[in-house]
Amino acid sequence: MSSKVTPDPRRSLTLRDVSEASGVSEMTVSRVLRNRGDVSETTRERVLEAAKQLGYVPNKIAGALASQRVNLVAVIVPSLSNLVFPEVLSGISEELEDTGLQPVFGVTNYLEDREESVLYEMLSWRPSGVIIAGLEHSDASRAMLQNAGIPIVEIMDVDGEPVDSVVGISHRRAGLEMARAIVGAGYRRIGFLGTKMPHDHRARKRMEGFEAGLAEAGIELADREFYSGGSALLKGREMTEAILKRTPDLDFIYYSNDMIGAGGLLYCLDKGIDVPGKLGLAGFNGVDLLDGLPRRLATMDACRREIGQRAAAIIAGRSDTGLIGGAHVELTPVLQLGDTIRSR
Amino acid sequence: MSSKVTPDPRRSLTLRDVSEASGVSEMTVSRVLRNRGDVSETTRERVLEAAKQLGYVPNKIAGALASQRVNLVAVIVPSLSNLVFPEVLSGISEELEDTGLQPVFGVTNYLEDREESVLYEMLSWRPSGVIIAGLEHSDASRAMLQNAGIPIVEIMDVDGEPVDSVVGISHRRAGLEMARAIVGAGYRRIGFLGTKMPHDHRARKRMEGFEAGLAEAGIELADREFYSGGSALLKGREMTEAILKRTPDLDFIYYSNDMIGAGGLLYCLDKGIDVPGKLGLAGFNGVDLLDGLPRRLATMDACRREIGQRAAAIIAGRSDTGLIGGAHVELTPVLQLGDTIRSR
DNA sequence: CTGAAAGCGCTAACAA
DNA sequence: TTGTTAGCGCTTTCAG
Repeated sequence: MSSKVTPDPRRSLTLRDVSEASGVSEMTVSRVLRNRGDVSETTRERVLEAAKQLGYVPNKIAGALASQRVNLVAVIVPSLSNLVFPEVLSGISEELEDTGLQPVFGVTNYLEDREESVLYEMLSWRPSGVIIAGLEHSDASRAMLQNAGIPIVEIMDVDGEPVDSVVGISHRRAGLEMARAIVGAGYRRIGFLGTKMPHDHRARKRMEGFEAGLAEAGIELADREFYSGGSALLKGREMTEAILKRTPDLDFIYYSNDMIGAGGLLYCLDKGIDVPGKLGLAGFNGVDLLDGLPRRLATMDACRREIGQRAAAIIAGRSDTGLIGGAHVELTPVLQLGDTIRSR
Repeated sequence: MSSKVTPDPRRSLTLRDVSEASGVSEMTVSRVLRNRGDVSETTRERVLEAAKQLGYVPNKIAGALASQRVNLVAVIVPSLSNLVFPEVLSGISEELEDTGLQPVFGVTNYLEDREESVLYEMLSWRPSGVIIAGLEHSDASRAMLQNAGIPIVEIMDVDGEPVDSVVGISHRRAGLEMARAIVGAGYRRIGFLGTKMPHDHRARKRMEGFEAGLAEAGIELADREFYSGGSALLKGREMTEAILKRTPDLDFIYYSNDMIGAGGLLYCLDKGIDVPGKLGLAGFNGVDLLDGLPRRLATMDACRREIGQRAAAIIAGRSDTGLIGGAHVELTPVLQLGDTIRSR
């Protein structure tokens, strides 16, 4: 049995352990491990060898406290099951890959309270920046963002007043343009199917823009219906059936997302409804999924991945210079007519 | 102009600032903010008021360093676009909600190198536990996990040797049972359609189990095809077409996931192929999406959410006691025959 | 119930 | 090229 002094077996290794094992000062070990300053090749190798041998993993907590620098970027989104957000996150990850910055994800479930506590929690780790979905936040959240002293990028939406930078699309405009295209194609009895979520501001703005677009042509929404929870595809089917039963003379349905739109499309094909002749359909997002459907649903690309990339690039750029200052990036979603709007 | 001494305007607030603003020692402020020890109601209120007034956000970096405790749980998954993982993450978030622990997510893109660096990065923040997908890791990763001195839970899969705890299903068995069900239903010319990802070990194990199940009846896979990237639904269509063209007498196709299975199903319905009479189909995962399809694809539930919950519960339990010790939880996926396997 | 002192493990700044 | 010193902002511990 060894009689060595073993302080606390579960304590993890420190720079000091590596220092002792390699016979080099802690400071030099630190320099080697961070590739900083000039270190002779011999020492470097000795240190690296010792660190590897011991299985040393640096303690970023101590490092961050000492250097007052944290390589974390807080990313806050409302949901992961929406399919849209994972893509945004991918864009962020990708862009941050070689910047030395690390994204940390938080989810709010579309709840302002959750957003507040997730934000608070994340800010308490003093990240280098925050990327947060949406422009609507509680007063407390806005205050936290404002006082954080780090670059903030609000994403997805540009219809409103950002705290700092913003990258997104105008959902009002997206709804508006879809309405114009639909009216332009000659549809007149138009219904809307969407999510009930009171805090999905973007879906709300799309609907408002959509109604404004219809109003230009003197048209009002003929019917509308909202859902929450469950399989979106199935909901799309069910709601389409319900709304058509209630308002049989509809000649168009605008869905607040592609998933329910796809459900609606499948329903119509099942029932042998003439799409887009008798009934036109459109969704929103431009998700991959649509490529595999029997017919291409009309939609509008939400530029999800690019939004993530641009937002990450802003943070990465700012974190170099320490500068803060609102960048305003509005991307333009492209209308894809697909096969579910007649061409007139 | 004010002549006050303003140290660094961008430096964030410290306990000291709150201490000065409230006229109470830093120590007492700290106690109030952590709800620790006895503090008189008056002091408590004064401190809380001052903290709120200033907009103080505690510095967890310093707190963690001093207390040697970090309320973070590292969660490492291969992908977010798979639909499966967001559900696991939801399960984890939900379970951790009121434990004071916070999940932090990392994504590896099915790359061992990425896994290694993400793991290293996360361990350097000294989390309270690690939840990581899969049992296959590089030697370096295994070593890191082993030496971390914190509870580790490997999830999704139980076919192999865990480092510490494990929560998942047996993918071999899942494949095996699906094979038995298919053979039992009288199918004989069976094909497999899957992902090419060399590092998707679970898909591989399912296929191996599947082949073993067929072998019991003296059957070999009649054909197989692999894909990577792109819209899974579309790939499912294309690959189904391709494999049926190449091997027209197939009477069953087993897909490595529900998405491509759904694509295949839509293809068959389009082409008027008699499902499940002439051709049977089955997928894997039991995703929500299937509920909205014109016909219910046979599948097997992967218990995604529950896996997340159980894994999180293990970490939460361990972090109280500081104990480490392998828990072994094997969940049993349920075969759902749906409408795409004939009942014989 | 409250405060003072001593670090946590690392890095900035300076000295050798 | 390397080492020394002094904290980073908080919590632990112990003393009032």
